[in-house]
Amino acid sequence: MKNDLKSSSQVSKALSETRALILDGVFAPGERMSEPLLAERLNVSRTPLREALAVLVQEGLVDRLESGRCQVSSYSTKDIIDAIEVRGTVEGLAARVAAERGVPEDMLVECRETLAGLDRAVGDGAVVNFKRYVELNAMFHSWLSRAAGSGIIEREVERICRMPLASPSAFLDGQQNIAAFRGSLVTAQNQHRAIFGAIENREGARAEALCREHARLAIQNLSFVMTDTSLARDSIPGLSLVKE
Amino acid sequence: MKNDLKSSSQVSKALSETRALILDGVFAPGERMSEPLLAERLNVSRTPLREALAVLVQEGLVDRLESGRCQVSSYSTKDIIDAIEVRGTVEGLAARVAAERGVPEDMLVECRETLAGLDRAVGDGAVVNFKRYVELNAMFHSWLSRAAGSGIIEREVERICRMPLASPSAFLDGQQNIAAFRGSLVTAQNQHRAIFGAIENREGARAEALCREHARLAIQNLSFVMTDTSLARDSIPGLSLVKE
DNA sequence: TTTCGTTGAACTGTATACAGTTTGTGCTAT
DNA sequence: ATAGCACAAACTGTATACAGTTCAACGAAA
Repeated sequence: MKNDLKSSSQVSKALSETRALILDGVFAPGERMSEPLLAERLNVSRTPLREALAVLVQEGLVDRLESGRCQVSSYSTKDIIDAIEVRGTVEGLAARVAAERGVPEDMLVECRETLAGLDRAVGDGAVVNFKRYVELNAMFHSWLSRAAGSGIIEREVERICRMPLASPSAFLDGQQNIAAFRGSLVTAQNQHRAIFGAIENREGARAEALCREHARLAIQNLSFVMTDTSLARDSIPGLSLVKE
Repeated sequence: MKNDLKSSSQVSKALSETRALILDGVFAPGERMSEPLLAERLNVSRTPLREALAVLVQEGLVDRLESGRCQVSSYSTKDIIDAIEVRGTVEGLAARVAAERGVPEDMLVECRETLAGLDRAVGDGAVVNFKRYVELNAMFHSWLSRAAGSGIIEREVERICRMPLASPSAFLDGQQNIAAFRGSLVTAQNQHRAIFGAIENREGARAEALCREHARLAIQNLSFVMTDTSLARDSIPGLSLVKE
């Protein structure tokens, strides 16, 4: 993300640590947050903490009450579905524009390498190098956001990905033991290749449609996670924010 | 906007006044902003001003340099085109979802009234009630963002509309004397009716396509404004941020 | 004349103090 | 027992002070 503050500052410390507390479910949705208490907990004064909280409000992890107090946000499953749908739509725009305007050769090369790596990580679907897959998947989606050659589009993709559970990596971590998940990786990687092929061949409408369908795979995974109670739900960051 | 702070606070004062200074071109793009100087100018202390500046950074009106200083953002014409394209895309998503999920009868009634008012404001295209048109146009687009029944989609539409010149009203104010503009209002209002009809008839794909095309009318107006040098350019808020 | 280094002014990041407001608790009156 | 009130603790919004950093202007050396 481009707008990062210096990572050494108290603001970024307060930001990342508070974000982690929320995403890991240490703070429950709806819980009020006291600035003095949280500041003391993080060894930070109120000034940078307040700045961090303002960012978290923008990100949608924190709600601001009329009184000025902050409380941890709460989302419905439908909210998450909508957020993923938005992501698919904006990624689709990125893909279409990339196809229509064309992508420089060196960027195409870069993506081909990522795709080859993803192929190796997926294998035949039985054995999967999960950690590597997660890493390369993030690289592919980052490439996609840049492929349109538009700083504005890139920024909007990145922004929506910061919504809890909307990012392309949201359901990957900690799910390596579920057979259904491993299977979905094969499908996902086929879609990656198809999206790239469409962009390469300047097929804008196809690239866009594929991106949307690709995002719907994430919606499927969400439904799976929400219905299967046997899952270690706290292994997925942000899932604790979902009520209903 | 939902996340407004109490409008009596120093933060919102600093926010709206600084935003106005930038949009009205008092500060030129690229100009550095000194917190102490600006704070004194606005009769506000640095604390609320810094909070306001952080919001403006999020909105994209202000850039933060490595050193921490703030400078007024600068956009290319292409950036604005992309931002409008993003708006059209997300509004298109809203329209499609509204069509697919259906819209409650009372919301349909509400929109029919807005459309009837727009008809009256446009007339036959020769004489136009501009002020009323601007008002009702904003109402139509606000309705559209809510029609999907999704708080997430609504929020994303509103967010992108805050980008300078990306909002549906950006090119309306102060252009009542240009004949070409008056003509485009007839087209725009036809599109409004078509979008509503598609949503009413549950034609999702059509509603989406129409929204995108509707946004492209704004892109046309942007090109017009950028090429026609005889225009009073400072009558359009935010246009001063566009370089190239 | 140009480049580099130095120095001081100005700025940002942070902590903290204080005023006004909200909030929760316990007590009183019904 | 319940509703309402009053009070005290806690919290937010804001101003301000201070330390460390950046920046710009000026002067010296090449």
